Amino acid sequence: MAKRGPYEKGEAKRKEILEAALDIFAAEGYRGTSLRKVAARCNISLPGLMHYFDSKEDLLTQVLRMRDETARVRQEQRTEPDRYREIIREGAATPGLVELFVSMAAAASDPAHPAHAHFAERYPLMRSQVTDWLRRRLDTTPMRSDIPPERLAALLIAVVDGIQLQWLVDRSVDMEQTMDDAVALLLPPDAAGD
Amino acid sequence: MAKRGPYEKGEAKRKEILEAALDIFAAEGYRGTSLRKVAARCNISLPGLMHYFDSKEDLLTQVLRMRDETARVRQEQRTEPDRYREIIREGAATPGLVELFVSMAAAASDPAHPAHAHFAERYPLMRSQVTDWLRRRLDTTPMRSDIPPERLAALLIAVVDGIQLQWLVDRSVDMEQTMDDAVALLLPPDAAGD
DNA sequence: GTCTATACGACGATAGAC
DNA sequence: GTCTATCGTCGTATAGAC
Repeated sequence: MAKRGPYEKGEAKRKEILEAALDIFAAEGYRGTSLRKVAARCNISLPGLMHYFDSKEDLLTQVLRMRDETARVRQEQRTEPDRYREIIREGAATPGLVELFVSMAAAASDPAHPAHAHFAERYPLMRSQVTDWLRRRLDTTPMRSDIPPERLAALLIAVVDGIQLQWLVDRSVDMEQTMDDAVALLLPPDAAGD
Repeated sequence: MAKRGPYEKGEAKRKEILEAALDIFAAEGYRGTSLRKVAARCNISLPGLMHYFDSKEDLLTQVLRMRDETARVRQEQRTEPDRYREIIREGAATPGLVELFVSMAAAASDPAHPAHAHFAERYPLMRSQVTDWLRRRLDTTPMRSDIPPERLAALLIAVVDGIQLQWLVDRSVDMEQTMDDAVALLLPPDAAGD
């Protein structure tokens, strides 16, 4: 087909840059990581890197997108009940990426920011996924309140993001415990926490 | 006494800088606001500004500190029940400052960051305040779960921060509604939401 | 298409004169 | 206490080799 020869190498380099950027941001955080450092890691010049990405924020956006995608794929082949625990556990292992996520989300509040579209799509999508999960639970287990699933979904996602922010600056908080508490509040007193 | 003459003017200028910085960050957000712009607003040069603050992050830390202090004072002279609503409502009025708060919290995860100490003190303090509030409620109104107040406090603070982050990037979420839902989950079904 | 070299403007920060 | 001058680094833009 068409995509042969020269394209192959380019795509490989592009992937290499994305993974190097992920590594460096995970290790050294959002601040203090320059494009020149990422380029050097890939044995390439800065403009060489810019050939693949329009801007620094474009690179960061695509790093987050890749991250989301691999996380999503891994989630799909997992048993239902404790999805959120996995998210939390991964976050706890990579504080640099949690910081990257939070920093980008804040910066993306500007509609002109390259990552704005990404987050603007991400949250409604996440809310609808969590809503579906809650609805399915609702069929078997009665909920403890009459708050509609849509609103509970926004609430649960807020807990995940909020406890991560709290944990970033104060590692003594127990993210997993907090999420378990949040889920327990939704269920009847006798329901086992799964 | 000692604090006279030269000191007086310095303190006034210092205050002026802090308030100008608050204004500009509130209006133009964390990104795209330079110290030169703040200095210009105060009819001063950049090094003139740097005489009062060690670094940009030092300035931002003190802006947040001042913000926290004025908010704290205003909260104290307010009737008990709906404190959190006021916090949310203020946030909704000043997205630039919410963005500043979130960005700083993320950056302050680095122990070497000037704002690290501020946040590291702030969260335990907030948790103990919310814990006290929950304990006082517990005396009159029975709670809906047996989760200890300390853990519920961390959870509630996570909801506040998390829903603000979600709102930053997707203004369609209703922060006040979410907080009301969170509080409602703690109370028995018949308790009116105050 | 892939990449290097070079340069630009703006940033935060510092040194030293007044 | 405030300035001018300057530094090193950042993200970005362009010209052009292969």
